[in-house]
Amino acid sequence: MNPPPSRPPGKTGAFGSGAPTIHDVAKAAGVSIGTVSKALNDQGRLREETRVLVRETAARLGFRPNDLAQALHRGKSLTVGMISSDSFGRFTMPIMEGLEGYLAGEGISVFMCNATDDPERERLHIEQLLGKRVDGLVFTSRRADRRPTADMTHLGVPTLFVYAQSHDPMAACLLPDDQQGARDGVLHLARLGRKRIAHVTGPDRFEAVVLRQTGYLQALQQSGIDNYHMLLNGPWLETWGHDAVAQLFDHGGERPDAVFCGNDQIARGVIDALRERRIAVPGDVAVVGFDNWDVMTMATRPALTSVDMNLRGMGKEAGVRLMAMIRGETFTGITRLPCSLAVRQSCGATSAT
Amino acid sequence: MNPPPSRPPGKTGAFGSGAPTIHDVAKAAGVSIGTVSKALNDQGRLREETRVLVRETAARLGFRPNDLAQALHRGKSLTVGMISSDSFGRFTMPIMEGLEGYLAGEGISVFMCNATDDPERERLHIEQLLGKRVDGLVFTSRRADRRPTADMTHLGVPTLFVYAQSHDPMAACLLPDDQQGARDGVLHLARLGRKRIAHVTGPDRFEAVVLRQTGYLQALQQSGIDNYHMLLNGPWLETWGHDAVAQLFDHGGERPDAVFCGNDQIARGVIDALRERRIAVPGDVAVVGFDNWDVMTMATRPALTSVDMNLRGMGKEAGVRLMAMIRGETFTGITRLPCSLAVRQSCGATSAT
DNA sequence: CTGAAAGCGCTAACAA
DNA sequence: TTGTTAGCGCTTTCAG
Repeated sequence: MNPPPSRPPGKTGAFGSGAPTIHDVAKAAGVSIGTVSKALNDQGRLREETRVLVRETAARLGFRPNDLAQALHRGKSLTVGMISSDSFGRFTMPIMEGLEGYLAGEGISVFMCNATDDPERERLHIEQLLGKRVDGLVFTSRRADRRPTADMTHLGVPTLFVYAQSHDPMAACLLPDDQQGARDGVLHLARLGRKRIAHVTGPDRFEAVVLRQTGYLQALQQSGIDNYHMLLNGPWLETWGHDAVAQLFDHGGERPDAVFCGNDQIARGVIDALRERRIAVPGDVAVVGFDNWDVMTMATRPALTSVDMNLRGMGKEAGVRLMAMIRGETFTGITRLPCSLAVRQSCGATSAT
Repeated sequence: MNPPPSRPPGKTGAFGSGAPTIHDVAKAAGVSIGTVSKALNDQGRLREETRVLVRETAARLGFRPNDLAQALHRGKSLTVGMISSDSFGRFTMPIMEGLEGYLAGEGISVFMCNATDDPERERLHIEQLLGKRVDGLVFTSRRADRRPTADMTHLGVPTLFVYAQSHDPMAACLLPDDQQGARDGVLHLARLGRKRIAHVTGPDRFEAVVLRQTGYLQALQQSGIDNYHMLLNGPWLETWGHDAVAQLFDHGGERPDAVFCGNDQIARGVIDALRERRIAVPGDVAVVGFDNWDVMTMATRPALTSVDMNLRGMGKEAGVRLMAMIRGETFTGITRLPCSLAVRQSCGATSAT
């Protein structure tokens, strides 16, 4: 349609391909650059005629305003940076998706950087991003635990930690409400009539693990279950699910009728191990996971009920807040966003209670 | 260390936080801005004394050159865009990691955009990125199949398709060598003495599936196996692995002694189904997967041997080529990068043949 | 060896 | 209603 925007003969434009500038449009339309600017940005009073003429000319030349120049002038780059302290993991992704999706709608682009737990790389990235005059900065890590990195809260740009924490207690921080998520998962089991609910989870040096344990205990109490509780900590692995089942079911004693798991991988191990023992899920034992990771929840038989941290929503919320911060509002401290429960067959009640 | 770079009293700087400009440095050091520029960029002849003075002053003020201004001047933004036509999936991630990691070393930042199979969103993203004057563009999709989107090869900036294809046969394109990968996987099985190797894979509307099938057949031929071949197509799911095993093992007839799978999820289903039938892996049947996805390969028992597409390496190679293209070199057509084989227990030979 | 000034592309305030 | 111009922060000649 448009002819390849080849530069009008004369001086070679700065940018490689020679994109037409506002100057070119002005010349082609036979008006001044001020007029072009007004016509294109719907400002000032202009004869409709001129406005149309300019618009058409601009379209014909394939003119696209140079955001760099605009940014330089306005002092806003319409750009933010996101730095993942860990590789782009399974948790970072949906956050990124939510963030980017929201910001794209606001005309903001996102620089994505990966620091892989290397403070030096991280420093470099920050340096680069500040050089590019990003309007805001988002830090993410794999697990929602304290970041090892030194303080970076006074970078001069609005900064937000998402699924990550800062050393600075005043830093704005978005986290899932692990405690509430766990509580809801366990309450669901209790409401279905389960009386002996075990909790098989990760290492308790993770804050998330501690919070989920607290939620688990709260739910038991809240449900009037005071004669049974069982907490097992181990690695975040399927094999740990297997081992935990061995501990729970192979040694006589009172067996649980439900297992609430710290993540979906453990839950998968638990379900597989139960099947090997011909213990019916959810008939004999109900299972609930955490993360709602489709790869796992769809693969277990039966499909896995799981707590969802709504990471995409968290990413979007991060975008909303970052924009607010850029506009001058100020956020501080930790905000926890609610988890929800994705109910499937493994807990014995697909449709409500 | 550095005092928060508060603007020297006087006019308020453009960018929110009021980062010091080269002007501020010049004033503070009592020299001209030309001198500052030279001192900071090691250009022209300058008295060592002045150079040091300027440097110190700049450091003291926390001066960081404004890349936007620099970009405007040089006509290079030191920025590239990456657009994923699908959500940020498991395949996009390592590519992104490789690309970003390499480009960060070159001082280039990467805009990450997600178009989620929505052509309109994609158009918007391209528009935005071109407005930001990215020096290059990378397109990615989830599966290495033809993109539905209309031609976008004449955008005026170097464009590269990675793990994705363009309609334009001249477009530069980086893909894994599916055929070679499959061939190597099957050859490995043959070398271990397997004679009846089945291939359980995805739907054959995927080009990758067809290529892998071709590689499979090549390997059989190359190994002198001409009395057995078995091709099964189904969805990319674990459950399909289960079903395929039922087809292969529950109906009498000649049973395979190895299964080469189209991806790791299918492989996992196969291994689980075999175990349920008390068929030993790798004793009775060897299994090889495709993707080398750690979540799967580490979770199967025994651990899964799998073909690795080296996506991170592909991302890095994309970076290398994009840089070359930006410098004026030109690439066209499809380049296929070799796959490797990650050998584990499921094929019966961990340490070499 | 250092300073002054033009210009990258755009916007906004001011003139005409 | 339209044109002119002064910057935004930086690099790069060209004078001094």
